[in-house]
Amino acid sequence: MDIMDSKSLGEAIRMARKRLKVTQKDLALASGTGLRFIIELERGKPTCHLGKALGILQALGLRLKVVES
Amino acid sequence: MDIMDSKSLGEAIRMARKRLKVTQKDLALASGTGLRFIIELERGKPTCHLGKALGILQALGLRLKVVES
DNA sequence: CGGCAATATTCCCGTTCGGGAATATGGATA
DNA sequence: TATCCATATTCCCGAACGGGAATATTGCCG
Repeated sequence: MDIMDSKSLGEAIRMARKRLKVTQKDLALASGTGLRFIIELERGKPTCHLGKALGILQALGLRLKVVES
Repeated sequence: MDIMDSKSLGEAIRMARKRLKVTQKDLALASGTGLRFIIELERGKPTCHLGKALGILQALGLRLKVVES
């Protein structure tokens, strides 16, 4: 899936989470963040902290690749 | 290039910028951010805002893909 | 439809992001 | 060595992030 903005990243994260049948609460616990951050990240809030977002991807067993547009 | 954390994303961004022979100042102007943000992003500051970082990637003609780890 | 689980919103609050300017530092070149 | 350009650091300050709790809303299933 292509990530062009925070909305699409949030969607990808939500999809992955649901695929793994994990609740937002569990994901927060597993990744050492708060529930509030997960909710906002999944809804595409552009001011979420980059490092935290990348940490969530790791917790979901995902990573990002940079490609030319 | 794989992105696992903010450091590797910063590196990727710096590499792309240099490949395009663009200064940090020019990139800031081109993407509507401040110089300070570019410097911090390239140095891997994990608390940079996600949306701004994704905007810089766009300005560099890049995008991200989500892949399984 | 009622009940329950999941998600979203709101609140309080301490910490800090980032714009932009000024200045310090580093690297390359003549 | 001096100069110049690029990057990094520091400063001020208003806006806001995010933890965690409480509460409201939504969706699903029996």
